[in-house]
Amino acid sequence: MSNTQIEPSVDRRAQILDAAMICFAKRGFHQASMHDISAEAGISVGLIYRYFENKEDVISAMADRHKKQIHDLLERARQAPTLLESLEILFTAHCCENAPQIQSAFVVDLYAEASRNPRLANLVRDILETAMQGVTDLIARSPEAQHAPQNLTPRQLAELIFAVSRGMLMRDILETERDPTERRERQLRVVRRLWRLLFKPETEPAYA
Amino acid sequence: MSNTQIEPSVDRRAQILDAAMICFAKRGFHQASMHDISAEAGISVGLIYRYFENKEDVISAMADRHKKQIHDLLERARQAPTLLESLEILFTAHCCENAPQIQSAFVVDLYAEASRNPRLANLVRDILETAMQGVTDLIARSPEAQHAPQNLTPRQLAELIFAVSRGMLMRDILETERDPTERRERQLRVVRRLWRLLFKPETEPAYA
DNA sequence: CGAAGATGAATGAACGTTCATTCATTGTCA
DNA sequence: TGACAATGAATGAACGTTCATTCATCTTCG
Repeated sequence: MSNTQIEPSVDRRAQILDAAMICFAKRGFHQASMHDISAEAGISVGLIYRYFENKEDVISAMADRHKKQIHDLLERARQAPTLLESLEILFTAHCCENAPQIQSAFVVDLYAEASRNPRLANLVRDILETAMQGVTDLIARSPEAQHAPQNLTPRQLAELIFAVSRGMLMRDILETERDPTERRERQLRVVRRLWRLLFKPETEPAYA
Repeated sequence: MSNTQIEPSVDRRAQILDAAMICFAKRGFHQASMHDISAEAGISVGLIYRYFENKEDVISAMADRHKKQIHDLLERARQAPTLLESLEILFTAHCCENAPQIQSAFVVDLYAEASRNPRLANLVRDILETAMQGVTDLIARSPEAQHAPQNLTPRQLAELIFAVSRGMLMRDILETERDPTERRERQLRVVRRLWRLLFKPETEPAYA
């Protein structure tokens, strides 16, 4: 029963961050209390302060971890055989990764917080820039992208793709949709539509 | 100096909401205190409670007001002579309306809050649906939209446009850009690019 | 006068943070 | 080996602060 015996030194930081993620998604950064987090993690309040300086430190540690997750995601996207598949990976990550639909709420909270916290804003900007550059390269290398319409540069295409991705993420928040797979499907429909629009050389069927 | 003398019966509710908007954008819904708001409005704390039941009531009154503003915006967009101009109006509203760049932060906060408050989520969904329907109609009526690529329906086009719009709004938050007009320019470049992509019948110049 | 508008000190709950204390584990040494 | 010392992870009550909300009081004005 006790995981202390099985795992001699649980990764407390990760445990706390997992709990914090749940609490933050459920109540928001500033409404979730340290007591909520400690209860969710099944530890005492004081212990959190052994691993984190204060609440803000917990928040930025979560942002750091998010950065690493995005990095991994980008790596996975890079290894997909086609650009479309890369985009599918990037677009659907937040609705089926470890967490269910918690991610979306967290990311929007992160941006909201970034609008007031310059340190966090820098971090988020940094994450975004890395990811954007990654996708830009992905596009530049892709054979599919050679006939992009309107002479859009890879960078411009990436910007557009990210804008849509963020926009869909916000939309996701409003959906109290039952199934996670349903979210995923909706998300996929949008990526594919966008991909066709950006990279498929105008294959309009005959009628109208 | 005092506007109480100039205006015999100030619209207190509006005055409080204006102050709240500034405070919420500056500190967020839950970090902005009622004292902050009263100070910003130049009135006492207690007076707020004469016009609003509680803090949550202030927040949802702001959402209601936002709904009306979106309504007006849509009306203005409807009266533009071309679809492109309508879209330009819709895309740039949040960076040059009454408030400077406060709007973006407020809207992202609103979504973040909606992810936890079902009442607010319904309101935001409702606003979005109305606006979306308005733009869908705008597109359906527009002659420019007749040669949309990939047989996208007006609704699908509107969804895409709104996704990009929301995405740009989030991006706006990360920009500590100096000039409001600069924001506006960047925003306009994106709308136009999107418009060309969605509605301009592939006018690729000769080379490449 | 009296009703409505407006004030801000008072209240109590909730919060982030601290720290004296506990106690299972590990190390030491005869 | 077994008794004892040392460690530091973990606890949770307590502290000082902040906050939303209330209300007794004062002002304004017809």
